[in-house]
Amino acid sequence: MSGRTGFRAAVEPLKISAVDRLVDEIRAFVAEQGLQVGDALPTERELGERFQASRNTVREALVILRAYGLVETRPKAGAVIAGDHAEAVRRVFAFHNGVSPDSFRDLQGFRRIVETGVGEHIILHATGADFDRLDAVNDELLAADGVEELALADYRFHEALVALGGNRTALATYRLMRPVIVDLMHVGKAARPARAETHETHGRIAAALRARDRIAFAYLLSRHLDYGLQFVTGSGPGAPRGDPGDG
Amino acid sequence: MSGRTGFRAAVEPLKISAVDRLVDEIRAFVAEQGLQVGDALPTERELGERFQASRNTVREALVILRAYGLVETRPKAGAVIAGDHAEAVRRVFAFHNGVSPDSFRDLQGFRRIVETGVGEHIILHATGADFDRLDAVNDELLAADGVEELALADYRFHEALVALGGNRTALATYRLMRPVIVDLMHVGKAARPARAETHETHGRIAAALRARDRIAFAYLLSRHLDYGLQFVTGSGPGAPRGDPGDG
DNA sequence: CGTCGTATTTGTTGGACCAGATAACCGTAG
DNA sequence: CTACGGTTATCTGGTCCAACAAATACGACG
Repeated sequence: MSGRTGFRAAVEPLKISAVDRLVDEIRAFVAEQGLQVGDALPTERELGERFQASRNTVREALVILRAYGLVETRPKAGAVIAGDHAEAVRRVFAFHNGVSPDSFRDLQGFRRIVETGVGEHIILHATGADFDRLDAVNDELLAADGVEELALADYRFHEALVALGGNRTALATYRLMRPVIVDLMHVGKAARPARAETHETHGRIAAALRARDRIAFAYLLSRHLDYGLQFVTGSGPGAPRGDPGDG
Repeated sequence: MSGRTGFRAAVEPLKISAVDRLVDEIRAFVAEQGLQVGDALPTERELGERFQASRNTVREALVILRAYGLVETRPKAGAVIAGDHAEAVRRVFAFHNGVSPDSFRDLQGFRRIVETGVGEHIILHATGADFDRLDAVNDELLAADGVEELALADYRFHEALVALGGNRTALATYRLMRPVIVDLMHVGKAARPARAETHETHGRIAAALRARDRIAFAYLLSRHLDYGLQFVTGSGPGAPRGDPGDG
């Protein structure tokens, strides 16, 4: 592992900073020592001595490692290997919470792709217990109070749907987008709570899956996802920061 | 914007470190000053003076900001606001490059979901010029030399396919997984180059799209994605580091 | 077994120096 | 006088050092 270590653009000449070097070395150290989740790293001074770097440099490297979710640090306890890497990715993703209005349609389109895609798997493989659980998650929506909780409950149903799909990558991706999805739902819910309505639509979607009716499922899901469009279309011009498709 | 700032788990008591405080303050500063991509931040010393923090603390905060892709720093040039947030997410994603063998099927399943999903859009909306470009990308595969280039060219065809889908989120997600996808392709190519074979299969997939034949497209794509399975199945026991589904 | 000190470790600060780049300055040629 | 090339001053990030504060793990001790 750790074949590609160069994070800097390939064009940049060999100008590896001491911090970046330390990041790689500490990573290699963790790997070759076979450190598992929960194991502790050497102290900062010790790392500095081992890799011939100042404690400040070690600290900056540890800051990066922490930002990347490899380690967690607590005073005195030191740095320990952390699990839950997805959380780090999600944090970075959530960090840029710019939900431009025009991206709503885009995101919903992606959700349609993923959810209809996993729907195929659900129709083929899900059991009755799975559907019961899906209904149970949906029912939690009725107990949700306030816009925030409502949006979260709404999201949870869809996440449960994706989870039933049995594809970890799809689920991870969906979770990755949670902040953005919830944010968008937040807008919709604020405009029109519609708790009972959402609950019923979810129920019909689940019922279509239970009936193995993929046509109805796709239709209901699409309509459900498009529903919120009325609250955002025409709300404003394009996004101010359209990312210029990177190279 | 910047409503939710708490990245730390909600359970953790209010124990904000000076560095984290600085991260938030600098972010707020960028927002309220309306700094755009390319604009420069104040110098480290100036930031330290403005926010009452040591330069070392400022540096640690800037390291985090850099890890999160908000800024880029170059010696002397200082820190400038960076675009291309997706790059930061991708970096973090690539950082944990644990490509466990058993995840191959999972990833391919996700790719199938995304690529068949965008295929629907392509069939409905793509023009002849779009298909020509897709073929052109595919032809680049013939010029690829070596396993590395081959894997990359293979990836590029699929990325071009997703790009034709017209969904930025799907494309961004696909790019996010590029390192993992290319890594897996790398394994496959090393076992069996099959350049001409891959090129022909891609060509048939593109032809199916051009003919608006969604059945053929789905079939060819599925078979293409499943193709590499023979090289990894039974190659070894489960992944050494299966992430324990985060909460 | 519980309590308390103490030593160790991280968190934070201030300062120092270096390498590199930019800007200001100056002398000279036209 | 102006334009240009070279030199110097200065500024900035990168790295390091020393020190103190705060938190806590660990062992001594009652």
